[in-house]
Amino acid sequence: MRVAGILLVEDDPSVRTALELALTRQGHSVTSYATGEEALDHIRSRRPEIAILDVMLPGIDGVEVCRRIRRLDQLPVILLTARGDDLDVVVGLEAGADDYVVKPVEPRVLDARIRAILRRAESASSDRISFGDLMIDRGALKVTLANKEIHLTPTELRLLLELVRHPGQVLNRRYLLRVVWDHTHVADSRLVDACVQRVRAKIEPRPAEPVFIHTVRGFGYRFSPP
Amino acid sequence: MRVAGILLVEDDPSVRTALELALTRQGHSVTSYATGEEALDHIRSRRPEIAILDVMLPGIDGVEVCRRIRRLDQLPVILLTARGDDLDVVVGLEAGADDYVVKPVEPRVLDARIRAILRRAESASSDRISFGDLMIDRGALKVTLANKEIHLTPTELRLLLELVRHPGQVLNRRYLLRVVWDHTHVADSRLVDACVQRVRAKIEPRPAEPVFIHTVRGFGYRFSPP
DNA sequence: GTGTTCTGTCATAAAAATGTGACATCCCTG
DNA sequence: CAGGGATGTCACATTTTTATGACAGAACAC
Repeated sequence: MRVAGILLVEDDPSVRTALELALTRQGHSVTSYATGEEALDHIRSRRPEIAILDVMLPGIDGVEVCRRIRRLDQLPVILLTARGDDLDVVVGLEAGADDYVVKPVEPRVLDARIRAILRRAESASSDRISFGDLMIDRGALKVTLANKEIHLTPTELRLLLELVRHPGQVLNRRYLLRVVWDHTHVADSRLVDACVQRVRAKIEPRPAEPVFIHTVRGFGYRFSPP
Repeated sequence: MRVAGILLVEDDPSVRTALELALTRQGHSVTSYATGEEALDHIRSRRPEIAILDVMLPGIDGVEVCRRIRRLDQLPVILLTARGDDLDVVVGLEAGADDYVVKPVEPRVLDARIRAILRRAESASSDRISFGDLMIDRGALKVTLANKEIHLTPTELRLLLELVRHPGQVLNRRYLLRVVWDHTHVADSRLVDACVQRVRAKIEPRPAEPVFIHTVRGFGYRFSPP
């Protein structure tokens, strides 16, 4: 279970490897770099969800990397500091860091911080709702599956949103036709079915055995997360 | 974790209690009143960060409360309306409301709106904002791309600012027409499209494959930085 | 007033979404 | 297991939506 795409910047190879291993074990997907320059170079293409930066780095230091990330993006940042480093917390906060962690850090603690920040970042953004791998952002009108954006057409999206608005409820075809389409449509057609199939083809890992949109024979369809 | 001090005005006790509970759960601190008079009496001493007003209130209605709040303060206001008409929306916007929510409302949606508005209020206090190469100076009303100044006409600038005020959110044409232009009645027009094209021509490196202003077919446009 | 910039509208082109129906397949019932 | 109704699948013509560029009137500055 992938939890988050993490960008890790740490120059000490042993610490880097250890953190990478620990975070991977927790289910995250980690990309790591030894220097801030490399990280900044790749940040756009990797699109991580959170960055963990050591403060003491050769070249550009962690605080500066944080500042530059913030200039690009709303990406959450955790700064790592060695115990005893005379870190100016204020400077870090001004640079836009979301949290501080003092090394050596227990993996489970770091993981908890990561999850807390992601949760905060998620709920702070628009109204999103997730069901396992499937995330639906009602403000951005975006649907992602395992962090990959899925393109849904307007009708498909309206249908999915309608189903999702009533999780666990069976919605019949007549209702869906009325709400998702206009009442101008004939009651009997394969229209709803066809649209459900199209949505399934896009969001179901195995459309033949759907885990999100279930057929309820004789009645309609039900959205219920796995 | 306290997120925001909320002033809630809602006359229906059951709705009031429910919202109060939900918002408290989301981490907000809520003070609620049944009438606009009470709320206005206490607004100075309580110093809330945002007000949520039901439109239908005995005595002074929500829109009027909003208007009076605005006379005192920059306090952000969300109006709650029963599922209903557009007429209210126009009047409410004129009264200075920041957002509308139609009852019944899902707590997570309301929470997201609250956070969005607070964030907006916060980011509005800073004059400059950058998205990658694109920098927008709201104080000087200047836009630069890779440090080169871009000339935008007044309408183009208002459109861009409106999109930028809601980063990541899809804004539909009707809304944009209402806010950027004054068209409250014109339902169908390609005006927004044309203006979007003009802005794209100026700020997008390759207007045919925009990285800032994205078309969301069937819904509207979304500003999301690269 | 004159020239310039800005705006809204339109025609047309291009792209995308949608509805339809024929047929396949599934699943319940007897 | 056979029959029949319900649902799944698919191709494709049609419709809808958006992009684009030209243009004319409006607004504006000088």
